[in-house]
Amino acid sequence: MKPRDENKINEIYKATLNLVKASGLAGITMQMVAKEAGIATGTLYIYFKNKEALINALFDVCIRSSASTFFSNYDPAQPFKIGFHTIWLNIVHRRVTHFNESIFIEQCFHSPFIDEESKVRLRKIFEPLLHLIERGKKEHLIKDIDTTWLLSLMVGAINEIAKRTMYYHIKLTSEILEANFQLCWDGIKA
Amino acid sequence: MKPRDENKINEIYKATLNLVKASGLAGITMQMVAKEAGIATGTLYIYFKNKEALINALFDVCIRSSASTFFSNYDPAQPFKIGFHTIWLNIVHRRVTHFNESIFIEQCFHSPFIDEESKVRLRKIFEPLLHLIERGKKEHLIKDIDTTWLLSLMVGAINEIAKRTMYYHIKLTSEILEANFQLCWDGIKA
Amino acid sequence: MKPRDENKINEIYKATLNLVKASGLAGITMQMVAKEAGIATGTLYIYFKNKEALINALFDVCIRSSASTFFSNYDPAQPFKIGFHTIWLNIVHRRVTHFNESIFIEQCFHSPFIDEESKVRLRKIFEPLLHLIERGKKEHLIKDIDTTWLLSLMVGAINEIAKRTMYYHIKLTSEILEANFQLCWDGIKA
Amino acid sequence: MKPRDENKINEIYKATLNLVKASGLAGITMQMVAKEAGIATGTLYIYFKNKEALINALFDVCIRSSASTFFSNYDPAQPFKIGFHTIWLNIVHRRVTHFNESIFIEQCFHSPFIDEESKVRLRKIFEPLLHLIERGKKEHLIKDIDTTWLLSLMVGAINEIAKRTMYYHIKLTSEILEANFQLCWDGIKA
DNA sequence: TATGAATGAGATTTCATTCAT
DNA sequence: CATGAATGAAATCTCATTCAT
Repeated sequence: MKPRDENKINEIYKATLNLVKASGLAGITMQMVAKEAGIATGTLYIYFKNKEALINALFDVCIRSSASTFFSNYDPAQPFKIGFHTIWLNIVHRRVTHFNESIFIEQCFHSPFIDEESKVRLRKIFEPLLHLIERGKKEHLIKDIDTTWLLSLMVGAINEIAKRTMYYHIKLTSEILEANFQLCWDGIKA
Repeated sequence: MKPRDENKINEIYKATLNLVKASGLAGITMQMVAKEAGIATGTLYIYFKNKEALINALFDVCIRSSASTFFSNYDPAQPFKIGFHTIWLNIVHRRVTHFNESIFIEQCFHSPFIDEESKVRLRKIFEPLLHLIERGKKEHLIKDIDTTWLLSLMVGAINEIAKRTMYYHIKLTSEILEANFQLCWDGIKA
Repeated sequence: MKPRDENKINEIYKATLNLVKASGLAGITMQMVAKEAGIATGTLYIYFKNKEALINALFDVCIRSSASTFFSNYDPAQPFKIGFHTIWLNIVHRRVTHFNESIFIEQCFHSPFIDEESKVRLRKIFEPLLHLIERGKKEHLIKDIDTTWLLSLMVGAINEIAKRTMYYHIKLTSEILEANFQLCWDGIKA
Repeated sequence: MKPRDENKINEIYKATLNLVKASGLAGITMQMVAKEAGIATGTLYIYFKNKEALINALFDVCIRSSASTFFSNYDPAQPFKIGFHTIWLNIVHRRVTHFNESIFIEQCFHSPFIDEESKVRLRKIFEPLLHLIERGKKEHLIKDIDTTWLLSLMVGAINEIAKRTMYYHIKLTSEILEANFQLCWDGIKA
């Protein structure tokens, strides 16, 4: 008996992300995914019931692993700005090193595959950041406006930074990173 | 192959945008577009050579009409901040009132339909803004860092503002708008 | 506009019946049906949502048209034996002239396509015959045993007569028919 | 390619018959058969070259074991009616206790799996009954019409009796059996 | 020009069969 | 022998495009 290769699932995920980056959700077929993953088309269906299941499972994995990196090294006990800086850097780093994933999530958000529930789950992963921002407001370190707009500035800018970094093949030095963080910080600080 | 009935073409565009918002580029078929536009499938092909041509033409139209609104009421002769504020507001307004269009452009960017040339054209529409920002840097009004990052903050935040506004059905009052502008301005100002 | 060809549905039905007779429900594919009907595979799906829908619709049609012929020229006002003879002949005639149909119904009965409801509907078409037999029992013309067994003899024998007629290419003369009716009649008569 | 484990082969046969009864020849897959038989898919191919071989082998087994039961306790030396009654009962009994088998044979008869030769073999198993009926005709005990029609009445009715018994979950008492035999006998007797 | 039925290539999915363990 | 994952050919089904009306 050949044991069910758990690693194969990762190959499939990787293949899907690559292909979606290259030509969007609209541009992938199960054959392409299989070929890119180095397996037969039928094998795909051993691991995923159908295309929708594959996309959904991958979406879930992306959310989960994103979430875990966003808050790595983040300690709520630290001063606000330290924590905020850590998370800011983590998200930028994730977006850039997993650019595929970012594109995939963005594409999924307007697709026939992802249900409302998954979208809600995506929003939930930012909750610790939300709490941190609330704290920052309480400590009068950042502006007292609705958190959603503070997040808009932060997350929106990060997404755009990642895109430009990737599209224009920019090397993100720590100077650039810090300059960008400064932009964000100056925007939100009280 | 592209006759007069300009009105019908607009119906087709509108239908496409609606459907792409609802289920993404991956989720639309020519039949769906025709039905949504209230015409027969065959009629679609009187106005557009094929699906790719429709998507590309619409992409072009979106870019063009976006561009025209982005800089309406903008007068390069005015003081920097006035001009910047005008454009900022214009873009936010466009993104929110033409949310469909934003989603469509975003989806197209990673799709098998849009060629490199069109992507370049999309970037070009921001050129007047680019020049303005360069001017702002010269006038020492805004930070002296690479323009791309200043744009990241502005454009990224605006995109996110629009999404949150639409997803959470927020009514954008002028207070909210000004607060958001302030965030952006504080971020980029020298 | 090309109007939806109602006749095409009949071609599809005919093709399906022919193929099922030749190689059973297990032996048909949608491609085969399309080819036999002289249309493209995709066209099949204009008229029927999927394979199951085609089989079910055809099953229904078979039941309905069978039922209508079984009782043609049957007048409940006539003497029992006349009526019984009419129906007997009608069923034999139908089974032989529409042998495809008989095979199809038989195959469908044990298939993944037909639901319980349709099976019940099939049984219902014999109801007028059931009533006639009840009457025969009341008139003491036929044996007073459960109607189901009287029907078994009649219907079972007819099915077998049709099969043998078709398999052995027998020409059913009126002598043969009457001899067979006599067998049945002698069996059930009081 | 057909080793000893006779017991496993029987499990496979049993599984196939059960599944065919439940959803017809059109509804079974090798995976389903394996699962139902409690073995792995690959194991199926140790015992049978392929699907066709399995179906054919089972068809053969069904024919053989049917044949052996049809004439058990039948002694050609006995009076005609005794012999006929014995065989009639045997067939009814077999059809009811091995209903799966009956369905399977019926389904196979119109399928891409069974060749003409096997069909002939199926017909051959009734030969002793055929001879008995010829004898009955010579002894002027039954009607002098073509044997095929006398068989039609007998076999057709039996098939139908079995179906109704199984579909309606009827308990076949000896009264019911004898009543049914009487129907058949009255039909064919001279 | 407008229609929508028809087409058939191609996408999704299934499944008989093979094969590595 | 036994397993069940892997395969890929073939089945089901979809959809961009054409065409008869």
